[in-house]
Order: sequence, then structure tokens, then C-alpha cells
Amino acid sequence: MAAAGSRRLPRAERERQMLDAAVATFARRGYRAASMDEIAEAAGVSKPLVYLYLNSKDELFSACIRREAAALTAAVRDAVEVGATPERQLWSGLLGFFEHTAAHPDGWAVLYSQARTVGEPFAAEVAVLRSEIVDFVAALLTAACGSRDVAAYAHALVGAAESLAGWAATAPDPAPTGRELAASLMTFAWSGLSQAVTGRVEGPAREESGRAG
Amino acid sequence: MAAAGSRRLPRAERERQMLDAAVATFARRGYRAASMDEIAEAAGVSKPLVYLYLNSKDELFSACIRREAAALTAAVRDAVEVGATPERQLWSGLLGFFEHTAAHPDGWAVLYSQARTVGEPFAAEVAVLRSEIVDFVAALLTAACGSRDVAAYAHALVGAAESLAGWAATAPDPAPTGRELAASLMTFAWSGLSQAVTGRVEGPAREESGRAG
Amino acid sequence: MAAAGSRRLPRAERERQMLDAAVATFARRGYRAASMDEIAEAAGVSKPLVYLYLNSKDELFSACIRREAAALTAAVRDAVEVGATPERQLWSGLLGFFEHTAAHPDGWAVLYSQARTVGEPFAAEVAVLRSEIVDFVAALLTAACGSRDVAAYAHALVGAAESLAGWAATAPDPAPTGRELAASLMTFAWSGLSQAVTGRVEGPAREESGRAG
Amino acid sequence: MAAAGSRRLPRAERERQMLDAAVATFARRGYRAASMDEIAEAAGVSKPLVYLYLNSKDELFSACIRREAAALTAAVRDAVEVGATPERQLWSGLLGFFEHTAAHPDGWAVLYSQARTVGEPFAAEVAVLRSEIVDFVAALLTAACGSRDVAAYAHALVGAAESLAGWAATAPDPAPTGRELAASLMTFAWSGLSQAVTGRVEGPAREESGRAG
DNA sequence: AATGAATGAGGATTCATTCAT
DNA sequence: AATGAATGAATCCTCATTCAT
Repeated sequence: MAAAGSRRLPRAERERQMLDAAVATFARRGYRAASMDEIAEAAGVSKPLVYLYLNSKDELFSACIRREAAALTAAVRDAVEVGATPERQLWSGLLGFFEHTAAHPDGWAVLYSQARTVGEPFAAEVAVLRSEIVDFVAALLTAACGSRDVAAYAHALVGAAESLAGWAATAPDPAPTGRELAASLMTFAWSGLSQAVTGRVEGPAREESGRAG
Repeated sequence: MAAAGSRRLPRAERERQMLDAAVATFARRGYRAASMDEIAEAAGVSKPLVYLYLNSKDELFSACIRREAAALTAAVRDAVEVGATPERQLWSGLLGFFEHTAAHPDGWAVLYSQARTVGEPFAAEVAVLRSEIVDFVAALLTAACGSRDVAAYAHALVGAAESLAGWAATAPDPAPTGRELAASLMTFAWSGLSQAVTGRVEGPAREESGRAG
Repeated sequence: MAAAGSRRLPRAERERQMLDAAVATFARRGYRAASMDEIAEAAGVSKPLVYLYLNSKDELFSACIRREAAALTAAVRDAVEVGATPERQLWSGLLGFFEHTAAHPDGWAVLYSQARTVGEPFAAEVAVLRSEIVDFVAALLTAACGSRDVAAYAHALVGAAESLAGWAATAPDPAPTGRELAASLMTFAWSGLSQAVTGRVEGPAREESGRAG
Repeated sequence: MAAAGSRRLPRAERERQMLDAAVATFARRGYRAASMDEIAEAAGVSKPLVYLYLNSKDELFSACIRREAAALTAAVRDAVEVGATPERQLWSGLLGFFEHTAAHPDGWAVLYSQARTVGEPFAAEVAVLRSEIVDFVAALLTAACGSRDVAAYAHALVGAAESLAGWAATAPDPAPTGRELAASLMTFAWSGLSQAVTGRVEGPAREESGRAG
């Protein structure tokens, strides 16, 4: 079960192992149900070492959140094509988002499922992350179509993305790729269902429009 | 905190009080963090009485889930205008959904935030509920526009609705009404953002179609 | 499960039902593990009624002990042939003992297994009963053979009888009858194993000797 | 009450201390009435440590049973003179039995009084032990006198021994020694009460026979 | 004669956390 | 750099017992 491996690692490495184990454990069992014993064993170290490096369960969880939030943020930021049209920026950001969440399901679970439900110090941390994303999306929407109600649309879009990420994680037999999810969501959001019937869009490959037409 | 009230109530009423207290407590603190002591006190009764009527923390939580799921289901079912166009059915269902979740934020939190993250007996219970909703929405989408990708769109729409419900619950100063939320989401989903700029669609106010052309 | 039956019985009858249920429950589960709920349900009455009639768990258990001890004592006393030879008195007493314990296994279990191990108020009650029996046996032994060591022999004999009663209760396929057990024990005790090989005794049917001779 | 002693012992030693405390507590109070608090205090440690090493009350009790059963078995096995006549084997076995039970009254109480009455996982464990002893005795009896009814005689003999062990434990002022008890029981069982009047037999002091003629 | 409603007290078990090495 | 030994403080749950009718 434990990562066994070599004794006497440098601190940075050990800390990474512990965070990996913690993220996996928190994802699977939830914050309260995960025990420090469990995490220490999963990390292949003794419990006092976990405390030596990470001080407390709260701080450990917080460190997990920060690390996973940073990773997700970085993945999306790196994916967004700066300078492109808003639509294209949105498309590329969604792609980055879906690919990262698919590649790091435990991190995503910690951020999305666990941290939000545990209550106060932590819910606030992820709320910040989420509202940054919502604001970014809102800015894109404003730039793209100047719509009123951007706030609502941005929340809707983010919620839709979260839902699709969760859906993709739970076994629809040939799991949709990040690209497919992004394409579906772009179509859904951009063109609207009323036009989706005719849409053949698989992503805004051509400049200007995610839906042709 | 305690319901004070009269001692010696008939069982059915006491049971209802207990479920109310439990839903509120689980919503605020989460399944694991909520203690039976806390719940009993919130219900204004002693802990043994909670056990006498509801047997265990698991069963109590399960009873909360079932009650809130049934209430939500009923609210949506009663709101949907049977026989109307799919679009109008979706509109009326969303309206029912947003009004119910706004009126019962604790029940919604238990279903959406807590039950899904606690793990197995419970996650499955709400997964069933959610997939029923997703399937219902998918059927409407199919009927409405025969779109490919209905599964993805249905998940996106449901996720968007969940996100808006959560957003409305967390203090945007003049909280959007259920009607506004439903209208935003209909526009978002039906017409697409690329057309939202005209902002004409506020929900299918006119008989027959919210989508028109 | 409950004895159901008619409401509103006269007190004596109800009390008997309760004691029956209590003896059965204590025998099966032990004093501590048996709950008043369980006993009340087995008796087919509500718990407050049990308290109304028998006051407390302690007193209820005590009442069980007294009733079963009295029944066993009476069975043995009635079986002993007064005025007969000591050997014959012993034989008839053993016969009464084995037949009663076989007929009332729950009562026997309460006296022998449970009451002795529960600790102080109760262990003393059965200790009295047992020592009366031991004394009675010791008197017979003294009368019969004037042996020194009667105390030890009496304890041995009583222990042997208890062991055989327990053995008979636990499924040796054709369970030995009380008569057979009494015969075995008489032979064992009276003639000694060294002579048992030739013994054909099935009980001291003929005057004078339980072993022929 | 606490073993005071030094803090921070090696696990094996602490575990032994805990078992000692548990055996004493279970013997005095019974399985159900003994609380883990009580046992931990008697062992001079905190409750969590008891759980860390012995997992649960059930497992703790089971460990007590196994340890005491093994000790008793070993004592008797080591006492039996292998290769001697059956009579002499029985004599030496009884001697070992009485000496061990006198030296370890708590262990004997746990096996004889408590474990048998607690119900299923445990009663079975000691039933196995007891039936092994009964079988061993039965084999000796068969070898010694080929008697019919060995089963009954073996049960009687074992029961008599148990009774004498219990008697010796409860304060007959000059407590009989193991040797005296074994001698009484050998006489009782081997020669029979009808011959005990001569009282010559005190155990097989002379080589070869405890029964002589 | 009988019961539905209710509770104070206690017991098993778990967990985050620290100490001594 | 790392760990075996140890615990204070909850938490779930049960039970004997009483009250009001």
C-alpha cells in the first residue's frame, strides 16, 4: 500500500509524496473521514513525520487545496491563447480545463467535491478560485457579446463545465475526450440548443465562430 | 436553538422536527462534522429520542436525503406543464427547480453539496435522483431539437442550473428571483450566447415559444 | 414474538408471563446483555408494566432466581424418597434433579450459568442454594459410609451432576435420559471406576445396592 | 490500582500487562460488566493504547481466553506423566490442573465462569478446550478399565474437578492443597464412595496403583 | 390495568496530536 | 531525517428508568 521507496529522502521530495497521498486519500474519503494514519500509511512514512512537515490536518488539507488550485489555474492559464478572440480564448481555456481535470481526477475531486463542503476555512479558499474563474469567463463573455446578464451566464457556463467534468469522470463507456467536452460545451453555450440541431461544430477550428453560420 | 415548544408531541410531529433540525445541521456542517448531540439539541429533544425514532446517524441522513429528494422531485414535477412544448416544459421545470431550491436552501445543500461527497450508500441515492433529472432533460432536448450529443447537453444544462442555484444562494445583493434565473438559463441554453446580445428572450412569456426566431 | 394473548390479565398471570419471558431471555443472552426492552417484548407487554410489577432489572433477575431455585429445590425434595437408605435417597434425588433440569433448561441456565457469574447480590443467592444441596449430599454420604472428606466428595458429586446436566443439554444425539444420567453418576460415584467395568447397574432397582454386588 | 511502573515500555511487555489487567477485571466483573476504562486503568495505561494493541473488547477477551487456555493446557500437559499407567496419568494430570487453577484463579474464572456464559464467539472457544480435556480423560478411562459409558464418566469426572477447583478457591479455611484435591477426586472416582470408608487411598503414592485393593 | 413519550448516564471506539529517542 | 509509544477529547450508540395519560 505504502509508497515504500527509499528512506531518507530530501524534504521536498517527501513533502510531495505526502501531498500526493493526502490528495488521493481526501479525494476518496473526504476531509473528515480521511485519517492521518491512513494518509501517513499511504505516503509510506510515519505519522510524526507528516506532522513535522505539515503541522496539522488542517494545514495539510489547505496545502492540498493550494497545490491543486495552483495546478488547475496554471493548466488553464497555459492553455488559453492570449490575444485570440474571446471565443477562441474560451475554447482553449475549456480544453485546458477538461484535460487537466481528466488527468488529475483526485485533485479535481478535492477542489470541487470536498473542499467546498467542508466548511469555513476551506470553502472560502476554493470560492476564491472559482470566482476568479467566473470573473475571467464573465470578462470573455462581455468582450464577445456584450450581453447583459454576464454574471448569470458565466455562472451557468462554469457550472456546466464542472458538471461535464464530473460526468466524464464517471464511466460513460468511451469516456469523452477533453476536446469533445469542450466542443459540446462551446456549441451548447455559444450557439444555443435551438441551433445545435444543425451544428456540426467540433471546436472553433476556423477563426471567428465556434458554430459556423 | 431548541424548538422549545411543547413537550410530549405525537411521534410524527417530533420526527418532522428532527428531520428539520438534521437537514439544517447537515447542510451547515456536513455529514461527518455534524454530531448527533448537535442535531438533538437543534431539534429540542434528547439524543436517545432521535435514536429511538431514526435509529442511527446513517439512517437519519438517509431519511433527510429521501425527504428532500422527494420534495424537490415533487416541486419540479408539479411545476412542469404537462402536454406543453418541450421548451415550455423545460422552462416551467427550471422555474419550479429554482423556486424550490431558493425556498429550501438547506435541503438543496444536503442533496447537492453534502450527500454527493460522503461516499457510498448516500452518493448513490442522489446519483439516482440526478440521473433521473438528467434523463428527463435529455428527453426534452431530444424532443425539442433532436440534437446529437443530448447526453452532454443535458449534463451541461443540469450543471448550469445547479451552479445558478448555488450562486443565487450566496448573496448577490439583490438575489435573482427564480424567474430571472430560469430566464437566464433558458436564454443561455436555448438561444446561445452568440444571440444573447439582443437580450430579447426573457423566458417563454408568450405562449408557445421562448425561442421563436 | 410476543405472547400476544389477551389484554387485561390478572396480575398474577401477567407476572408469570413476565418471569417466563425474563428467564428465557436471561438464559439466552445473560444478565447484562438482556435488555428490559427485549424482555418486555418477549412477555408481550409494555416496559412500564414490567417496572410496575417488578420494579427494576435487579429485582426481576432476583425474582427469576428465586422462582427457579424454588422450583428446582421442590423438584428434588419431592423426588427424594424419605426414609429410604442414603444410597436410595441419593439416587432418587439425582433422578429428580436430572429430570427437572432437562425439563427446564432455561431455569437451569439462569441458576447455573448466569446467576453465578454476574457478581454480588446474585452469586450469593445461588451460592446459598448450592451449598444447601452440597450439605444435603454430604449428610447422605456421611450416613452412608461415614467417609472422611465428605465435603470434598459432596462437592465432587454435585459438580459431576452439574456437568452431566449441562452435557445432556447440549445435543449428544440421543440425549441421555435423566434415568441414565442418574445411573451413570451413581455407578461412578458409588462403585468407582475401577469396578465399573463389570457393573451392569441401571439404577438401584434392588434394595441395598446401586451397583449390585 | 495502576501498575504505576515506568512509562514507555516495549510493546510486548505492555501487552502482557494489559492482558493481566483484563483477565483480572473480566474475572471479577464478567465480560459485559467490565468496562474498557476499568481495564485500562487497571493496566496503568490510557484506553486508546489498549485499543491500539488489542483492537476491541471482543478481541481483548478472546486474547485473554486464548492465553489462559494455552496456559492451562500447557500446565496439564506438562504435569501428565507420559508412558505411565492411565491411572497415574490421570492422577498427575489432576494434580497439574488443581495446582494451576489454584495458582491462577482469575484465569480459571475467565475460562470456567465467564467465557462459557457470554455467548457465541467465546463459548465455542472454551467448549473446544473443554471437550479436548473430556476426550483426553475418556481415553484414559477406556485404557484403564474399558468401561462402557466412558463419555458420561468423563463428563462427570471433569465436572467434579471443576467443582473442586471452584470450591478450593472460595475460602474453606485451610484451603485444600492441589494434592489433597487430586487425592480426593482419585479416590472418589477410582475406588468409589462405597469403598472410601476405609480412606486408605490418598493418591497413587506407591508406584503403579492409586487404587490398590 | 396499561402504554406512548422521553431522558440521564455510561460504554465502546476513533482520532488528531505529542513525546522521547 | 525519522519513528515507536502514548493520550485527551470527542462521537456514536444503548440502556435502565420515569412521566403523563
